[in-house]
Amino acid sequence: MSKVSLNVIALEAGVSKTTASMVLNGKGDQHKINAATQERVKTIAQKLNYRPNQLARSFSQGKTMTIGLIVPNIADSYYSSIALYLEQKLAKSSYQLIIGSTHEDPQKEKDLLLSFIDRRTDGILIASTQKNKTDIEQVQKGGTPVLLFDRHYPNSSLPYVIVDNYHGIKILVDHLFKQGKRAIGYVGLDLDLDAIHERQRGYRENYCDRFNMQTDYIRLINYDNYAQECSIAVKELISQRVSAIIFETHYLTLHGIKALTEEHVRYPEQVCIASYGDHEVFSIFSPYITALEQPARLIAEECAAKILDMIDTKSIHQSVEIKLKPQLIIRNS
Amino acid sequence: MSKVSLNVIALEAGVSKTTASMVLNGKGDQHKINAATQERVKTIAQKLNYRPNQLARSFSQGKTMTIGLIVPNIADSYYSSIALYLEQKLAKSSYQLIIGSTHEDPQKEKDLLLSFIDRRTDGILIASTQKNKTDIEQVQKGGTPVLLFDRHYPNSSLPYVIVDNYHGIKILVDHLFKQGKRAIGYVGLDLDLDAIHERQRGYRENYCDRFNMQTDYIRLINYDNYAQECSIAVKELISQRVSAIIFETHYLTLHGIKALTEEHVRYPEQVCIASYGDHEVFSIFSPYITALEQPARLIAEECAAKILDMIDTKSIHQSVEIKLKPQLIIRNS
DNA sequence: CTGAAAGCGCTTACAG
DNA sequence: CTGAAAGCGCTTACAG
Repeated sequence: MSKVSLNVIALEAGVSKTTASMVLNGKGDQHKINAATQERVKTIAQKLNYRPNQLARSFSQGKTMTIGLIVPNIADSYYSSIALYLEQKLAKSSYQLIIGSTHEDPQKEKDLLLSFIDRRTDGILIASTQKNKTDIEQVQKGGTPVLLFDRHYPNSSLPYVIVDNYHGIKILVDHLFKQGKRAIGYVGLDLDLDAIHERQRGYRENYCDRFNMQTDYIRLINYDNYAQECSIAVKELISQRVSAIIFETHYLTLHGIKALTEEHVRYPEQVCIASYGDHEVFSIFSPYITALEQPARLIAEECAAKILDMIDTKSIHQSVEIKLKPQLIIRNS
Repeated sequence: MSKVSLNVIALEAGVSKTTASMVLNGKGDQHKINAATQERVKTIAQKLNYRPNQLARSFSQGKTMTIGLIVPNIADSYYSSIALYLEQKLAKSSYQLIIGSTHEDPQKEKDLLLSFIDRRTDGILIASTQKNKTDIEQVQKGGTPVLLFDRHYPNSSLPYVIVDNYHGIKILVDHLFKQGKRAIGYVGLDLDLDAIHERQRGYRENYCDRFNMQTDYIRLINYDNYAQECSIAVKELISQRVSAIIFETHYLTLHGIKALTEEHVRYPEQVCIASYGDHEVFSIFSPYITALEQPARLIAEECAAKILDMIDTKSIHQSVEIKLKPQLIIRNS
């Protein structure tokens, strides 16, 4: 490596490492270091192209300027957008993002959590599988700020930033109802996640219960085999003569569309489509798909702000309970 | 934090830190540490739930078990897939991925490079803006293994893993020609990237030159405003009565489709579409789009294998020149 | 205004 | 078979 260290700067400038360190960290004035001395140190550092070893600094200060991000799948457009916005926000405060995908595997999540802790990330952002409540609480107790997003643990004091899933589905149901649709199918995931439960509750209460409608229009499918099962579910609903279908996630919508196309069912003529979760292609392929937009940018910004605040103020147990409103984007479907 | 350190393990077990360290790193046998002693140390470590401070270890060893990934945009499905596969591969060797997006901004790329170096990532993978050749070479000279992917610097000895862009376009042209298409338009980016140049050369040589065809069917648009300009380009080509259009990237294809739809031009009936770069939705919305698949998984696996090899063998200047073949996926467009 | 020294928690030659 | 000690490159109370 042969990197120049603080020591050579100090030697070269004829000062102590202490002085050099202070000056280069902008604490020169604070410590009333001679202006001339400061100048000398800075010049030499510049000339030698000195770059402090962040690793050493982190180790010494116990601060890595690093934030861990755990998501179900970084290749999912929703999570990769969030990662993008997070990175942009955090970069402004010189934090770097470390990323890991769980694929909904609790064990993988645990491993990532441990790895991040071992590396002393200053904070952890996590869209959890929701199977590791105690582990996450443990992390928090260990002194690392943790902020849940997208999915939270209802019976826990863990801070979170989520979207109002229940309300989101209500918006979708209301919209379809207003369009005169009465037989509204629902394709969702058989996953034990709060966000998912909330969406399904939204459908049951705002559709089945409120309007006293059929409850056998609901199909919950397996996450691990969703492409195929989604197709089956859609075909079943079609044979039940639904006039509209709500899809619980953007990728279910995508596969639902594929199924409809294969069956030569036209939307919105024969069946309306509404997607919980938007996707860039929904306004590219005609007919454009009506969708509920999850505010990825907003979520990322809230998360960045909150986690930085928790880190700065060392208020690990800060009570953060943010529920963002999703927004309906009415298109043609 | 109040974490248990090596020291407390050593104290508790009545051995030195040296011994404890060796045992816990699996070097007990190698150093012929008493089996009983080993057992004792391990038991105590387990009981106290000891987790070595990776930061301290990294600092001491000069190895962070971290790899930096620099891409133009992590929200791009192509790069996020690569990130996913990379993470999976690297996790097997206990490496973690740190991610940064450049948005094609050379300055941002430089900043990321410096930040990664300062943090002592063990290696750097980069799909470069191709405006920082000397900086990247500098990194390499500094002793950090660097591996370019997706985009490489033609006149440099920097190792790379790329796709054969020239050949890819040739495949597309040949395919369209075989379909009887003669007036083939091309919508590309006005970016100074080798990969881009190669694609355009592929079009010029295999279409314009080889068949002695028109050269004014080519449109190069601005990256910063591609959505709008792509639409204009497509409309122009349509008015020039092309019978097919090749799009240089998957997102150009997407926006091209949008433009066609707006103009009520039907594909493939009125104009055929071929995309350099596949996208999951190309086989979801009918008509399905014929595309050239960039082997994201393969690229990621090659990159992971090579960079780990460079790290392990400390052969920074290893000559890696891998050119993968893209694959045509014929669909309906 | 500036410096000597301890400390962050590991690893690793070296010695016996 | 095991340990004392140095070292990785910083920061920071403390002293003067």
